[in-house]
Parts: sequence; structure tokens; C-alpha cells
Amino acid sequence: MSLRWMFMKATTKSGETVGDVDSPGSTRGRILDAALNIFSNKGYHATKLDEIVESARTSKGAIYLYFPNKEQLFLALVDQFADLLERRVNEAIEHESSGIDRVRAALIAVVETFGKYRLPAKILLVQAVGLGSIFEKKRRETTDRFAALIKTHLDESIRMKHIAQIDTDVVSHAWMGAIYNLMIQWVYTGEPTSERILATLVPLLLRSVGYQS
Amino acid sequence: MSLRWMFMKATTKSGETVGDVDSPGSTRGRILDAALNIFSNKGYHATKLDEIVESARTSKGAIYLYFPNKEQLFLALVDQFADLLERRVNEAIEHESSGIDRVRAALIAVVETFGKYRLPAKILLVQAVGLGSIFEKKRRETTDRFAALIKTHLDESIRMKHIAQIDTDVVSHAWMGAIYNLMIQWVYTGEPTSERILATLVPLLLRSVGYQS
DNA sequence: ACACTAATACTGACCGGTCAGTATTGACGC
DNA sequence: GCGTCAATACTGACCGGTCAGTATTAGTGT
Repeated sequence: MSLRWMFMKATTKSGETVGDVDSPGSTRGRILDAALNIFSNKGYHATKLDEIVESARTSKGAIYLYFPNKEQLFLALVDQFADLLERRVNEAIEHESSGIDRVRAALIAVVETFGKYRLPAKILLVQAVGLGSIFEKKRRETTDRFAALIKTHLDESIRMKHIAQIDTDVVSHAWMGAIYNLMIQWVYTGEPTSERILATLVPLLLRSVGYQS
Repeated sequence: MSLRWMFMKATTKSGETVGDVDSPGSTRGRILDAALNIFSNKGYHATKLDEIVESARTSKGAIYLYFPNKEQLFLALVDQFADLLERRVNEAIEHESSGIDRVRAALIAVVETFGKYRLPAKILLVQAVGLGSIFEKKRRETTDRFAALIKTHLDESIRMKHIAQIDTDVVSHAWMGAIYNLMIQWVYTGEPTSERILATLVPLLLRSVGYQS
């Protein structure tokens, strides 16, 4: 089963009719899989469309049938993963009722989701950085979305007196950075392992805002 | 006074004779200034050599007189800033004698140095990411250098019983990420201010390892 | 025959890098 | 202080490879 398929929504950007769903055996599916693999390894600029064509066993024409251009093909991958990540976090949060428990659940969900999908994680965390304004805008949107989500629940935790008053703007971005950086480290080297990260990082972050387990 | 000049070492990559020092009015100096400005705004790939030529009021040939190629010109800027940053941190650490005080001093030095040099910071933190293996190697070297430095002093703090036992590999990369991400946020938006970051971040990180001021 | 999908061949803008040539500076003799 | 020569610093037109994107043709189902 293809990695991509695991978190594929049956969206088709253009909104246009595309009869059947986007299964991994289909041409569009193969293109996305190939693009995911190559973009995540070599980065946006170093990836040539012809490589994707070869890897997907298809043709250039087919790519331009499904995607308006290279940029949108890349952004489709970013969006896919950002959406998946947000869904996972929201699911995890729903199951917890209050303040600090939600924060913890969200943290765990993020780390586990990154851990589960190495390649798309690398695209979001690494390959979408430093590509100029269009890409940067998208990346910041995504980052801010999660920072805001963390902030919301931190603020709630403060209101509920689970933790003391603190500058949650700073904290949320600090937390995001900590998580991102560890995931980047992990994506490249495989170290530290997901379990080690979870075991150390979650208490670390909670302790940082004065919460004692 | 040019920003670049402030932290310029009088090195000349090739090692060859270049009679005078690398002053900001000189051609080489103007090239570096222009490159810093444009690379930091538009990113590596979106920056055309002709733009640097125009901005530096020089010629393409002159660039290739001082730098072997575009890549090395970019990396020269990364190295410059990484070196400056390391010097600042080491200076700050020298003045403190032990464990946790050194950790705090290093943190403050990093945040202050990033804060002082917005453009080179952006090059290191943003524009050097996702550029493929050559650049990535350099970027990881730099990041790891600082993570290792943090880890050393954390380990020392543990030995001195300033803080409890903890997985310092994870902590050091988490801290790096937290710092980087806040600096990126600040580089783009100007918010939160340097003072707010320092005031919240330093206690936050120290608290995360169980140290109570 | 026609609509949809896909394969192949092709185009041309773009841009990093080159290099033959020009300007500038400095050294030395007188 | 001036003419000559040489070294160094700089110029910018041009080249050539690359590669995203397009036009054209071909297959396939209805």
C-alpha cells in the first residue's frame, strides 16, 4: 500500500470532474507518489519533471493533464500533509475534555503523525522552506495554524489554572520550533527514535510552562 | 556602516594575495553586501547574479574574480554568520564559570546575536534550508555545532547537580528548534520583540529542564 | 466520430558561467 | 613629474545547457 494513499483525500484541486477516485494505481496517483518520493529527497528545484515522469511510468503530458504546473504539484503534497496533520490533531483533542490534557494529546498526535509519515513530513518541514514568497507564504500559514492551535489550548489551561500566567505567543512558537527541529533531525538521521522523542519531549514542554505531571 | 562589515573577517577564500582588506567600499565588499540583501529577501534560486551585479554596481566578471561560483558566494555568507555566532557564544560563556550560568549566557548570546543581525540570520535559518545536499550538509553542520555546544553545558549542569538527569540529545535539539523558530518568526514579522523573547524564552527553557530561578 | 487520456517530440526563455578585451593602478628609469 | 611598461582590477557581450511547458499525435472506450 502506497504511503501517499494512506492519507489521500479524494480532492481534486481544480474542483473539476475527475470521474473515479484517486487510487494509487491510477496515473494521477502514481504521479503524486513519484513526486512525493523525489521532491522529499532532492528538494523542489533539484527535482526535474522528467524524473517524476520516469518514476511514475507516465508522460509529461499526463502530469500537465492533472496539475497546472510544477509548483501546484508540489503544493498539493504540502496541503495534503498539512490537512492530514490537522485532522489527526483535532481527532486527538476531541477525545480529551480539558486544558492541559488537550495540550498533551495534541503534542502526542503531532509527533506521532510526523513519525508515521517521514516523506511528507520532510516536504513540509524542509523542502518547502526557502523557496521564495509563494511557498513561504504557504509554509507560514501552516506553521501559524498549529502555533495558534497550541496557543488556544495553552490559554485555556491558564484560565483553568492548570498552569501559571505566561506569554503564550512566545511559548507556542517555541514549542512548534522544538517539535519541528526534532522531527527534522529524525527525518534525516532516524535518531532520536520516535519513542525517545515522545518520552522526553512531552514532559519537557509541559515542565517548561510549570506543569508538573 | 554596512551590516556586513560589522562581522566581516578579513579572510579571502582562495588564500591568494589580495593586497588590501575587504572593506565595505571595495568591490568584493559591495558584492557581499548586495548578495546578503538579495539572497536574504528572495532566497537562493530566485536571486539572479545579474541582480547582485546591478545592486553592487559592478560586473558579472568581478563576481567571478572573487568567488568561484554562485554557490560559494552564498555559502560565504552562511559561514560568516555562523562564525560570528559561535564567537559571540564562546565569548559569553567564557565570562561565566559554571554549569547552568553558562547555559543561560549562551542562550542570551544566541538570541541577541540573531536579533542584531536580521539578514544573515534569515539566510542561515531560512534561505539555506531545502537547497539540496551540498547546502543541507552545511546547514546541518552549523545546527549540530550549536546543539552540541548546548548539550555539553547541559551535561555539565547535570554532573554539577544543577539539574536532574535528562536526555540531553533531545533537549539540545528541542532548544535549538525553539530558538530558531522564534527567530524566524521575528525575522519575518518583527514580533515578538527581542526583549519579549528573551524575557519569556530563557526562563521557559531553563524551567523545561527543571531548573528554578 | 468524438471525448478523454496519455505518449512523444519539440520549443524557447532563462541564466550561470566564460573570456577577450579595456581601464586603472603602480613601479621604475630618467 | 613624466613617459613606458606591466600587473592587476574590472567589464559586459556572448555562449550553451537545461528544463518547464506546449503542440501534436496516438490509443481506447462508447
